[in-house]
Amino acid sequence: MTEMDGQVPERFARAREAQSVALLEDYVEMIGDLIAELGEARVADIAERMGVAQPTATKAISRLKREGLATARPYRGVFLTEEGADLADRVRARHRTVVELLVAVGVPEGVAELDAEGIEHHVSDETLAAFEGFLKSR
Amino acid sequence: MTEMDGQVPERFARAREAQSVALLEDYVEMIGDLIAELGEARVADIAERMGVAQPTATKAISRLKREGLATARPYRGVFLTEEGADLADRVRARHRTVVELLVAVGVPEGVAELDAEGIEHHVSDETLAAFEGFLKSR
DNA sequence: CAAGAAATATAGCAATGGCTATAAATCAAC
DNA sequence: GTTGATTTATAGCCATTGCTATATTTCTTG
Ligand SMILES: [Mn+2]
Ligand SMILES: [Mn+2]
Ligand SMILES: [Mn+2]
Ligand SMILES: [Mn+2]
Repeated sequence: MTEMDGQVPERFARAREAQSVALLEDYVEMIGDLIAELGEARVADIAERMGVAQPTATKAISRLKREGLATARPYRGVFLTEEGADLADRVRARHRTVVELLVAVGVPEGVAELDAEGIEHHVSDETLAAFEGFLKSR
Repeated sequence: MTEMDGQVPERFARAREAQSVALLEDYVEMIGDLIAELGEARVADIAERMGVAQPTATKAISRLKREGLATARPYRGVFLTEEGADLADRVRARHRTVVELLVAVGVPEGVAELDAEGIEHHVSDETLAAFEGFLKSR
């Protein structure tokens, strides 16, 4: 038991908080991808790409709306707010950086893609900056 | 839309699965720490270190018991099964490797400690092996 | 060994994120 | 423009993980 043990609970709390935001980040990034690829994001496509049932996607979209990240008209597609689109861009860039960092330290491409989907949500701005610095300085 | 888009849902599913195991891993590692430090793991200490209310810890311990990772006699301490102790050891080693890897690529020590708490649960065996290889070959 | 204090368990609530079944709306095809 | 197919919304279920309030058990102290 060292003298900085009081920091441990905050560390766990931070990880829990990141976890609660992770789902929002993945949906927003993915909805942005759909709009870029198909011109629109339909509930069915969101559910399929997310690997969940359609009502599960609908419920998640409700949360995105409530948090000001998306809008949706019933029976029409889903759209990102400016805040949602900004978040999507940051999340997408971070995702790519995490994959690149993993590959750079020797993780096989496919494995890097898999692990990055979870890892990305726990990479802070400072860590992201360090990753970018490392990638540049090789 | 590339031709491997069908892999995306499985990627998200994997991240969800890792998330559901994360809490078990953190509790088991932490209970192992308490036993090593104090000779026993009391519910109050588990709750305090986890940063949650005492009934929340009790409920988590119920899940550990149900999954065969821990045992507990009412009003007495919590103990790890052999399986639980093995998991704790693996999780602790992985945690340390993740912190070392982060520091090795330039993440400040304190930030590495914080981010590792969440990242660790999404680091697969292959990625862990790559991290170890990278750390050795510097 | 009897209180009172401390620790633990239990009850019950809320939010989240899954699911299936089904109602309602939209779209397509005739 | 009806009708049948498709898509979306809604209802209602369950498990998980938080919480507070309170009952119960154990520990400590006089
Ligand atoms: Mn992700
Ligand atoms: Mn991602
Ligand atoms: Mn952790
Ligand atoms: Mn850990």
